[in-house]
Amino acid sequence: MPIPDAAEQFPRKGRVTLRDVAALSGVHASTVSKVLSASSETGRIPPVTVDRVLDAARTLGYRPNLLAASLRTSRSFAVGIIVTDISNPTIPMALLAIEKVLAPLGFISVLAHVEPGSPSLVEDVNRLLDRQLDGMILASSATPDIVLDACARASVPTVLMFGLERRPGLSAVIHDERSGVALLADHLLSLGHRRIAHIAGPQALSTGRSRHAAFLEIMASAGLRQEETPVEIAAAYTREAGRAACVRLLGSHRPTAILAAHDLLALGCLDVFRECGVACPAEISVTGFDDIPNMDLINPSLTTVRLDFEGLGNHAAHLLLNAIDGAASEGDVAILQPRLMVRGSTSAI
Amino acid sequence: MPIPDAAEQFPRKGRVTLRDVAALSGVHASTVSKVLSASSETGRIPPVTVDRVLDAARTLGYRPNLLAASLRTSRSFAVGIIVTDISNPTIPMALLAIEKVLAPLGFISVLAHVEPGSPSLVEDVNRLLDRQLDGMILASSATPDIVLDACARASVPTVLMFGLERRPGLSAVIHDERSGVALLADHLLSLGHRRIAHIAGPQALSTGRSRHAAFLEIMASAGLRQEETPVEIAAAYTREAGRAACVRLLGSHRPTAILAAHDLLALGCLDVFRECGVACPAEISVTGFDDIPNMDLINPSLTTVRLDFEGLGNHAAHLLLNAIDGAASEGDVAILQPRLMVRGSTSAI
DNA sequence: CTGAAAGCGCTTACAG
DNA sequence: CTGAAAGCGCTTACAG
Repeated sequence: MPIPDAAEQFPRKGRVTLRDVAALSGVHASTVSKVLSASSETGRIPPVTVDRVLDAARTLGYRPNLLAASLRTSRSFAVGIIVTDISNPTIPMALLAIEKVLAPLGFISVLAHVEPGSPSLVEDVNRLLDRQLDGMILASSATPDIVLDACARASVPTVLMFGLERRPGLSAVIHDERSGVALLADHLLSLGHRRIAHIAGPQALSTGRSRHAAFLEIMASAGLRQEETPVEIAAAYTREAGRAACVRLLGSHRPTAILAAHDLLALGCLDVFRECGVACPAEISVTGFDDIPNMDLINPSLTTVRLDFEGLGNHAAHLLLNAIDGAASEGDVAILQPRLMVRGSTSAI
Repeated sequence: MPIPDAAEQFPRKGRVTLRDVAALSGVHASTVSKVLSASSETGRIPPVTVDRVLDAARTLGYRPNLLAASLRTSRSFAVGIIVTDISNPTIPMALLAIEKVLAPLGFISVLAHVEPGSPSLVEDVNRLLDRQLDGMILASSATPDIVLDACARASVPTVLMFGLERRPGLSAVIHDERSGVALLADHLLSLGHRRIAHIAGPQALSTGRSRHAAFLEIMASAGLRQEETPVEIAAAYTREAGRAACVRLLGSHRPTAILAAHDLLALGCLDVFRECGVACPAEISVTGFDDIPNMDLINPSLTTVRLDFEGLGNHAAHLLLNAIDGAASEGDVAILQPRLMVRGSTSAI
């Protein structure tokens, strides 16, 4: 006489599984799966069965184990987002935009901070990839090649934000940095400035490099000499680093305008002006970059260039989805245009 | 004659698994597992074997599938972080602090935005929990009970930020909101103000409620009458909502000071003052709450109360770890003290 | 010290 | 239309 399989009748250990639902509804686990997961077979199951299964699932309070499903299907519906500087207030806007696109499709966002210079960088990224992410968004302007290599090795669809690294299959979304610098430079030149300094961002950041390069090129083609257009490099996109760079700059030069590579660097300049009694914009004009929130309220209000971070995140998410579907052409590049915001920190010479 | 199992010798489909490493190193997969995962048995394996396995893993470029490991061990090393308002610049600081604690321990942060009023709220949270998260941090001051219920049902260790809901096993970390309001109120009272208005935050937010309640209580105990201490409720912690609330307030009252429930609400007040030609602080003083970055630079610079968001995230992460280990007493509460920042937007009457 | 087996909870061809 | 089996890639008692 066979021993009745009574144990099968009740959920063990408190966890309700597919089998428990199957047992209660009197069908096989595979049938339950077909009902519950929206597969191609879902349609072919008669309403009676569907109802029985649904009822059982409800009474048991069944919740699927998505880890198990992912293991089976090799689809995790998880994307990794790598950032370095979340304290920069523009990053959260981009993150939010990314999630607005991805979340309704069932994707979760795994946020990972990385120190670009960290010795464990590659291992950190690999640990992340070990979780079988469906895609990766590199939302850092300090993404070293070794990170791109790691993503490529894992053959995970990847989108690069802020930087434009040309690689087969790598999509990228960036602001037109050159055009942003040009907008500001033209504004200052049209106000009559001829001694224009640049406080550059860290050259380890792609935005730092491209804004710097654009500055040099535009000033040269405007016919200004190098002595008229000194450059000081800031250690980070922070107010403090901007302050330090400005102090160094004013130690040896007397520009009539400073084109800073970031709003926070410009704020650092304003700190110096205040401490040293320099009138802004009367004596020195200053411009920012990014247009972080509330810069219209400071004194003087900050002339800057507005970047569309929401658009950036939005595009990145869509490019990633394309890459994941394998549908559209990978290696797409989206370039967003900045917009000049003229405020109080600049004036005619 | 048995067919030789040649297929076992080579990685199939490009994915390198434990078995591939086992095949190459000439040991069983279980041995490979013992070597590679830092288990209790790792120590008992002779160096020769360890080396062979490690070599094989390296030459094959083996990476473990963490999904599979999680399924087996019921530990995902993933924590969910639920936020509503990442555009509020204080949230990212807390997120960063959380990750600084959790990431070195191998945990990833799954970031999920939720709309508190969304009809799909519970389902969204459940979908997240379906991923077998090891813990949950509710970093939103608008966490409805149904979310707490969902976490409790899934019996996942949970930490509540910003709010203080007393539940068995629920840890919480908050700022001392009452003390923050008291700091500001005392400051205004000591400057001689007697007609002090409050622009409250949304009452759906726990911070909105507690600051509001503290305001009423403190004003009453200072002996001020209700007509002297009007309250206007803002629709959100945004500059726009602050502007609107301020307009409504000034339509019927003439306070000498406004205690706003958030810096951004105070900024909205400044907008109104500018538009209406009200001199601040000469005619009306205004105070903020939170001390978002760069508020010393605006004109007038903002008197406010500084909250320690880094500490908040740090504590939340540690409380969560305790709850996950099941070690320490769950249901702990950490309360952080705010700090008054006196600046230019307040003056004697 | 190492191997063989079982199983985490799903899904998916494949039969019937 | 439904069931039985196999398997995703790991880990963990359990033998030997």
